[in-house]
Amino acid sequence: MDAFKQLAELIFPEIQETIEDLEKQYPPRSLKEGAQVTRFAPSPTGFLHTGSLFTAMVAKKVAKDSGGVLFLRLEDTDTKREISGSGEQLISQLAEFGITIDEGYLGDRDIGQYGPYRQSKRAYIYKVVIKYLISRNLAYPCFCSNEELDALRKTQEAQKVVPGYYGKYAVCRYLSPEEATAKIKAGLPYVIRFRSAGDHLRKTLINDLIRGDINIAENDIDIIILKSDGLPTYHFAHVVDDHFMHTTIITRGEEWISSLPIHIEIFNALNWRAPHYAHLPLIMKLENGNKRKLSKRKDPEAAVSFFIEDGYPPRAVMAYLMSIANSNFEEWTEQSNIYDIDKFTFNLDKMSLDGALFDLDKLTYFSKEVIARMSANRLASLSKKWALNHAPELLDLINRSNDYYEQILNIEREKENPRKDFAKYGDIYSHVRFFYHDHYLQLASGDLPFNERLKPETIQHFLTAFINENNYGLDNDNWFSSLKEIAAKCGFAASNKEYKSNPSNFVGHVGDAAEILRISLTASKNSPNLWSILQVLGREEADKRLQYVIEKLA
RNA sequence: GGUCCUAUGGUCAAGCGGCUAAGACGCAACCCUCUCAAGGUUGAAUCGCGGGUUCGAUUCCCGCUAGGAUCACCA
Repeated sequence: MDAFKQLAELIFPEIQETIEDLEKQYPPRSLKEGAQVTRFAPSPTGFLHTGSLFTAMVAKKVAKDSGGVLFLRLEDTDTKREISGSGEQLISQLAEFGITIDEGYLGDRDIGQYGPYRQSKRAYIYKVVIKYLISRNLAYPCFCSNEELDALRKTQEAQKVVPGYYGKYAVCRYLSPEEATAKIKAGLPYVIRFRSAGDHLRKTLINDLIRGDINIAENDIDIIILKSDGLPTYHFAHVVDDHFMHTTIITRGEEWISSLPIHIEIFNALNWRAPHYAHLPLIMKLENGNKRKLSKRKDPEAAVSFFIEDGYPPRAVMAYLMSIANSNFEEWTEQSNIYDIDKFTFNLDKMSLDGALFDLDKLTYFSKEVIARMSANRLASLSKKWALNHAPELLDLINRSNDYYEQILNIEREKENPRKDFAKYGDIYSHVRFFYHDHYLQLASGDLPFNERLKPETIQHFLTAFINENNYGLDNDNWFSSLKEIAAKCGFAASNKEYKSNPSNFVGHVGDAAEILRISLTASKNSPNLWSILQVLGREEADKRLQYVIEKLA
């Protein structure tokens, strides 16, 4: 046995399997021609990030549209940053946005033939590959301490050379197998590094599905592939996993482009065919006039929980994200009149190459459209579900009567151009609470915003007349005509024009009368049309309110 | 700083050698109107700069500039 094999044996005595064994265990997938295998590979380090949702959406569309599969792999090799429970949370948040996974880590279990799907459970697989690399002198143990590495970086910076563990600076790569063996036997801690054969002066062309050919220098850094805790680093784990899991297209953020040479080099060293890569543009945020990557720490909208908490319908969020991914999506929604991304044909070629600024106005627009198109019944049930966890004050109102709540939501809804009051479920409460008597009293307890031009007696007089003469049986148009008549009897001009031509003849105009009614009924100057409100409130409640105002003004 | 990516209105963008340079969001005005939310009409606003190539460049090439990403025993 040669020295490298002995070294490999010394380091991994427990590993008996070979790469060939693994190949047999994870045979190629049988999928139809053109079907793509993609993956979503988050780290369990917190809430789902908006950028991750974007990436997941693209991965899903690429897989689904081609009749392939999307699987989820949990990249939990960084035990220090791991937040327990966040893996499950990721899955459930993904599901809220309509991204369901058909293979891989599903929170409480794994599904699929290519697992385990948690990297922490794949240690033996990585070790099989690393054992092979060491035995071929393609990887080696490194005994440098953090202090030594820091010192190296400092001298490199001082000398203005490219920092990193490479070439002559990679001292442990020159250790003979015997020297390494001796250090290991002496109990020195170590990591395993990949022995790079690259030259950073040599450029290679790498094809990216979105960007085309990218011209990058080869990697020459001896990166760490196995940390001292026995788990691999991302670069290595990704290569091994996507090989054995037979991923065909890797969709990930563009921040990975710079480490692409590393990944390609590892694939090549193992004689494996690299998958295709699609590096997605990042979602950005404007701060002080500069764009920057959306940051989970600084930007509330960076975590998808923001949308969930405020009550943006998931469909609207996905529609917005899709409009960033494929700009023709917007055009498609106008024709199809739906905002369902599952029915849209996504195209990687149409991706923009530049990072898009997150635009809350645009999300608001999509969200209003989506909510306006829901039936009152659906909106009622979705918003109730949301209120259950996020808005106790709204839930209280809904629970008094689902029917009543639904009636309110139905105002000016079933028509060609429905109202668009709500961009999110969180907007509902303030728009509907005046419909509830106790809330109305609260709202009306202060000064009512009547036009100062109108005398209190005029208001009382009109309200009294209205109570006596209003006809609840009329339809909207006829009702308003009758309102005009009532107003006219009380000295209001029938039209604004008429009023303007001779103001001293009138106490006000119909608009004023309508405003009196509106304020008295809703405690606000703005509301949906009066007739609808009266229909929902009913005569008894309406009269109570008007009476309340009459007395209040007395 | 090295390397890579990117560059059309405030934002998202269409455009792929010849166009009055689409469209959407936002903004403004007007119309409609019982207010609001809508809806309708109109409008302001864009090819980063400098060189080439070409009869002709937003479009192709080269510089520059700007912005972004990345340079960990993090992913």
